[in-house]
Amino acid sequence: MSRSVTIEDVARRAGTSRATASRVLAGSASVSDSARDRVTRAAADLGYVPNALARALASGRGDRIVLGIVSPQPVLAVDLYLGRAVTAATQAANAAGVGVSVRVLPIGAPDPLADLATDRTVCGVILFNTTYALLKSVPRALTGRAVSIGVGSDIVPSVDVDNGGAARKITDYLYATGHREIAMIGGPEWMPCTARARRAYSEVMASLGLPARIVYSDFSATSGREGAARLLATWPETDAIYAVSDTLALGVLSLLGERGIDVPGAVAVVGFDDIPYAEVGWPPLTTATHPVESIVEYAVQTVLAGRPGRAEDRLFDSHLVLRRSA
Amino acid sequence: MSRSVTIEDVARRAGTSRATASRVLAGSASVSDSARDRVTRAAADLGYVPNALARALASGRGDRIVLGIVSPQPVLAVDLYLGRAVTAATQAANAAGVGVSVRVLPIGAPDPLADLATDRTVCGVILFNTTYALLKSVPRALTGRAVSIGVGSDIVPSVDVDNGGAARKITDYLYATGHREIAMIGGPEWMPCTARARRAYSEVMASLGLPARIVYSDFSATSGREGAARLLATWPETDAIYAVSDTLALGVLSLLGERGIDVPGAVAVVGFDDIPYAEVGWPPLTTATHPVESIVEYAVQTVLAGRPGRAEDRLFDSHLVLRRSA
DNA sequence: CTGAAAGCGCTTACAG
DNA sequence: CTGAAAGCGCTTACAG
Repeated sequence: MSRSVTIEDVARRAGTSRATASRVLAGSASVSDSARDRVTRAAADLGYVPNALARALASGRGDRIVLGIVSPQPVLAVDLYLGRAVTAATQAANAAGVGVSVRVLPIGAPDPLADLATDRTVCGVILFNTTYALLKSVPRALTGRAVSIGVGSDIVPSVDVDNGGAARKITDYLYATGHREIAMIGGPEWMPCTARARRAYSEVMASLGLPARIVYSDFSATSGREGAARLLATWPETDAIYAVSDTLALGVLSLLGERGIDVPGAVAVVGFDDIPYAEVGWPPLTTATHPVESIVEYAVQTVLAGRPGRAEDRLFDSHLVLRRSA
Repeated sequence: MSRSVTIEDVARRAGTSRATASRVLAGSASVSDSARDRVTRAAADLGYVPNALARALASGRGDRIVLGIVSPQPVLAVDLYLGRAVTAATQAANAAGVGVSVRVLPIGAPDPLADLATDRTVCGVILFNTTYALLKSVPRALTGRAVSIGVGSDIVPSVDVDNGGAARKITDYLYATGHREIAMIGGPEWMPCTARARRAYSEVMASLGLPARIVYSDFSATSGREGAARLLATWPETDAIYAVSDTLALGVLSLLGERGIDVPGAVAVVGFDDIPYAEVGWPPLTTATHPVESIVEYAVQTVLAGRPGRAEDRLFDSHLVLRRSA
């Protein structure tokens, strides 16, 4: 196994010290044009690839981002969203030369992020589906290197899809297409970011002089089925069901299909996320987009930039995708 | 930011040298019971957590597993399988203290794994959806630290679900339930591991004196729709469609639903993977299981064990899940 | 702008 | 079984 080429080799060939080579290769400080040229060329000639491990150890910057996921155990397997998010985060981080490590946190775990304050191997943390309790456990030392895909705190900025706006658009659309008995499957009650969607829906309904009808669920399609059943049992007059995720909506479709209820004729159905399966469900699901990759990539950049202070909150637009279920 | 506790602190408190502390903490070599006790206790008292970075750099063992995925660009977003596999690999690796890094390889990329031979930051590599060409590009130096979820080579062992066996069970089942015009949507032609399913299906059909009817596809549900359309156009008498993935099968269901074709009455449909959406499709999809997590976890262990020489091939069982589509 | 030197936190021959 | 020492491949004050 041939030895790999180190910065030492590059420096020697460039006729500089290791320090200077490091400066140009890491893009820091100022170096003379001549030195920069020689080092750059030497690195290219040698096919030099920096050892990320050594770099992370020496600089103390760490080499991985912790992905903190609040979640009842099996959620990763049950909804496309988190798998998609983890995959996107992994790719964005890897592209920047750092890794990720996933930490699944049961709801209510005591102080599950405390160790991060002193862990020199981590660049920062990205929270998914977070709760206010988890947010409190983020060490102050991580300010500027922690972001939440979901609700934020005074230390942790929130980077998320504008699901409140999406809820508004969806409710408006259902009203505009003649529905008056619009019910909602609202996701887990413990998940604060779904509360934005529930609030927006309730506000629109109130302004329309219509009653808000919400039922809670988890993330699974099965839970969507159950939610739809509860909705129909409680309010048989329901003529539209809006579920906060496509996975839930697919469950709704499944129940209505089983009962022979016409969609969208008798009951219109709308989801949220625009997952690939939405397009081929039967009938194809009307939904709203969720730019997971953009959001996660932005979060990774923010963490890696590591600016002092809390970054600003950022909301990404969602837009309706009209198909046949509504 | 309080300094984190290092092995130096542990050694001092235990009254041993750093070397001895390292030996007990890393579980290597032999140490006296007394030393072991003192070090263990000191580590516990101090809440010592090894710095994985330093460990990886010093030992030369690397701290990440490369996940090499052969794939036309957007596949990660289109099928649940790879997201599930990447997530599972990330978790299994993290649990062992190493990270992962994802490398998406376009089909036909020239020697895309060559750099791994000298990269001291990687423990090993796991290949997904591999081709024979990619397999050839695995450096010999990685023998024992490379495994393929899919077909293998003389250097790389194959760890996979027994999709040939599954194809046999599925075809048998369709025959046993009275179908004679059984067609298949066979997945991508360039993907050798799907060939096992196609071959098994063909063999069963031949032994039954029935014609094999195969159409190729990619991974997407949309492609499943198209495949079903082609099948019905070519062989209108088709009374059963077996697709090599649930995602494809969901596309088939979508097309049949749109055309008002009764499932399973007129055409039975079977998929493969048993993804969560299979259960709530309409009608719920008959399929066969794919123990992705077990497979990936086994692969990670194998890579991390890093035994000299090529490990043995390993096939994981798949079993039928009967629902309503067949 | 540049170099010599110390240091990041561990592991591992090498002696004993 | 154990310790002193060198080393993994970088970065970064500190002087100059």
